[in-house]
Amino acid sequence: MILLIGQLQDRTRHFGGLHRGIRGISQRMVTLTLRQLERDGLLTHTVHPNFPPRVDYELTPFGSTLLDTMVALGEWTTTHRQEINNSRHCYDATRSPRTQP
Amino acid sequence: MILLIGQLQDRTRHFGGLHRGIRGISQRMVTLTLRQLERDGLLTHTVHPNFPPRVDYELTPFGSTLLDTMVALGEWTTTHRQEINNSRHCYDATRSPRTQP
DNA sequence: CGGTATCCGCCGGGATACTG
DNA sequence: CAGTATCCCGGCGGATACCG
Repeated sequence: MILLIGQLQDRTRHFGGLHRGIRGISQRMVTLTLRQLERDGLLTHTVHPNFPPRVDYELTPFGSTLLDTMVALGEWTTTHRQEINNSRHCYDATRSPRTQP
Repeated sequence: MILLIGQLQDRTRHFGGLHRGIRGISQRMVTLTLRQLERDGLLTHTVHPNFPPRVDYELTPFGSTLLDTMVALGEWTTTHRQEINNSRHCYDATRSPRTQP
């Protein structure tokens, strides 16, 4: 969800692009999450009745008020992921090996 | 979890205080979440072997790097909760009534 | 007080198949 | 392409009981 908002931060996007933009997520979850965000009034969902069907998703002004925070959050995780992983390995190393009596 | 970090933003806290500070959460979840945050290196878990047992939880410097973002996130949700609820009612009102043929 | 252990119901979310 | 509809399983998290 953070990722979805991240993908919409600057421009309007189509469904396929959003789906492809996030690794390891099912189509179902993309739809579901988009619906929730739409319900919360964070983004708009515009259907173009042409063919092939094109659907645009865009952040509302209200949605944009979350952008700064979400982007910051996303950046924090990417910058510190390694540090967190280290900490986890460390933590696990001191506790799990106590499996032997 | 956001709430837990929020509670630790300025000062060291004890288990009971943290538990009482969050409505509708089980003791188990508090412990579990604290363990995860500790594992990630975001906070420290100090046991004082006195009686009655007192256990201190405090954010690490690393944990503090998340503070700004998390606080911002918390503030955003509290400030906009009402607006979101409105949007939801609106959204639901236009769709659910279509239960009748 | 500050946990750990166990049981268990619920639903988040993937896989798959089908519509417009 | 952009969904909706089902099936189904893993694990999140509450309730409860017991330890140091």
